[in-house]
Amino acid sequence: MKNLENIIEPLSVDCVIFGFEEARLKVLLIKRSIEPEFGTWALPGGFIKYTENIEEASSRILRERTGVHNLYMEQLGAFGEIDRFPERRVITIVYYALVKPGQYNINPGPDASDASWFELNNLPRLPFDHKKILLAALARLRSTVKYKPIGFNLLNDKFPLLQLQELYEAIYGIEFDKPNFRRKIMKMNLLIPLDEKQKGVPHRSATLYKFDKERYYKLTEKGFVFEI
Amino acid sequence: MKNLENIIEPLSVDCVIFGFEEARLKVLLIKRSIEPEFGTWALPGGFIKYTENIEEASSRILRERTGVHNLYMEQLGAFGEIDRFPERRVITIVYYALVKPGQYNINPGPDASDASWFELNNLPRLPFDHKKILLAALARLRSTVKYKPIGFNLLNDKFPLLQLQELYEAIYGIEFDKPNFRRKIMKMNLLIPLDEKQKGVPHRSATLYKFDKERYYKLTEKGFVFEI
DNA sequence: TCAAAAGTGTTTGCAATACACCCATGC
DNA sequence: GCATGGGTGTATTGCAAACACTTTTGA
Repeated sequence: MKNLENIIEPLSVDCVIFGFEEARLKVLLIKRSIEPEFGTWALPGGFIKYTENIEEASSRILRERTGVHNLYMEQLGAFGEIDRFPERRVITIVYYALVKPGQYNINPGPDASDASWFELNNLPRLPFDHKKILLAALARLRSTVKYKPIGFNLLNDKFPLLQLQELYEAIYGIEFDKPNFRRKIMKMNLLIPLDEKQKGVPHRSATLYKFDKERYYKLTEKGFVFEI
Repeated sequence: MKNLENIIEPLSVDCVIFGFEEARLKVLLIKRSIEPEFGTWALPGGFIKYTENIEEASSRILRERTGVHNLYMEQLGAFGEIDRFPERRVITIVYYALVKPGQYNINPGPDASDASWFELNNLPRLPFDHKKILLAALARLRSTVKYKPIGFNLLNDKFPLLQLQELYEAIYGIEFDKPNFRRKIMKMNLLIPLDEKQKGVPHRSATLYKFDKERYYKLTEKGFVFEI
């Protein structure tokens, strides 16, 4: 087993982390602190250890590089063009993750010199095939969010309805009619209205809601299909 | 580079091949001709060479193991539980493929002793995590077929409408109303009626149709969304 | 009292559903 | 002539879209 340490590692993990701030969908990038592409903004990534699952590797790397933990994460797939990485062949397995606004206070780990949110229409140059990966993750997010209630992982636990609407508007890039959106969502019976109201807003304060996970799982078993 | 040959290969590719025969959705399995699990029915798979892309590896393995080539193929994702393969850690990248009835005449390659179609509710015991992989591929097929016209890759180029309906019924496991299904499909304007009719059937022969790829791509650019 | 967002009501038209029905053909 | 699937017609219902409207609150 000693020899294993000499093996040139051909497998990495990269993460596309989405966040929702100021009514915009954003991506978290880190400034690379290792070669190649030292100093470039890139997707957080790293190599898989022989003793961990891919999911574990992905969580670990996210934690080490950005300080974020305990978030929603899903595999996007493997990217393996022969020349995607310079010098040697590295296949990468990509995960995309969703973080809530409060969940992340910029706090890069020791392996990254800096981390920052970027708007999707204002991305820096990305190294390797990271742009392609990022766009694939975005496409996956868009198609998944339509029929699975994963969008709630981008909002705080308590949120007003308009924020949910703005989230979907940001992801799809289109606008919804407020009354109709409201009715559509409420008819699903997946939101629990709280006794709490919005605070500190310069207008009538909205009721806060909470996503009802248990009810969603029960309904799903009965054939219910979430769709926005 | 000589040393590369001594590296214990940690990366494999497996394929889930779907077919549609006798109005049933089926999976193509091969009888393994190598250890471990010699002689067991399993998903066709193999190791990736250092000089090929993952897609290329997948196509090559399919061709070598089953004789099928030039089919619709899409990546499902990577499976990497530490103990999914005995003795050593092998991460596998899985593709699912769709073949047309005429495209495959059972003709296993040199590395497989036998290949055969299996119905989904009558599967043999599968080795490793192949059952889990197969079910994941099935779930992916079901969710993808809903909003992308990939189902046509399971039918001959020319097909009667009822066959298309039976395909969707087999995939979803539900029945559709014939007139309504017909109208829904026809309204999309994606099928070209041919001058040809069904032959050798003991009843009125149906018009054959052909999927209009070009029109689909054009419509897609304009925001059209296929949905069944 | 005004701006801004919360929240309700109502009309309209299209599309999914359900089902009745006639047509063509081989046996 | 009957079984089998091919193919059409139509009433009903529900829901999405569009938009007019009232309510509440902070500045």
